[in-house]
Amino acid sequence: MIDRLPQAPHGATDTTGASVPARRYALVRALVAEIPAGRVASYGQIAAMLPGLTARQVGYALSGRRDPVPHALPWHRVVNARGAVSPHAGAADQRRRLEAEGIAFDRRDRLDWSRHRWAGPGHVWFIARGLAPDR
DNA sequence: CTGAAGGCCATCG
DNA sequence: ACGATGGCCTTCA
Repeated sequence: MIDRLPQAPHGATDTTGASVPARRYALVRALVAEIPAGRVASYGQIAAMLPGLTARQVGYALSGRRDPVPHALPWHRVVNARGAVSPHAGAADQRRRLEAEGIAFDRRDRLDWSRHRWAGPGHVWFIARGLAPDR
């Protein structure tokens, strides 16, 4: 069955009316920071919640960064659309962390979206960030 | 299943 | 300060 992306503030713009320019990576991190332990989101899901972002960019946003405080950001709670940990330098660590949070992977290395998918923050989060759900 | 395209910007020297 | 560099996806054929 596979998941559906949560309905996001589709087509959101910031409160000034302009489409959100280049604070995007920061927004990605801020959003990812909201994911609670035991829940996961896909790159595409995160992207769908922010205006003008693509899944790949979300991956970019979570990569180039050098963590002053390692793992201060729960980046490990973002996986690919298949529900699997994408191959990258910290993949093994990522999977280990997810399993430590009670997330299991099947034989095809995929987790169960129906059990762990994060629904996203409430719209208040977006408002607080200067983002407005479509209207 | 394989492959190819799309096309950003924070970080670092 | 500035240019080069790197890098965790998704969808469609």
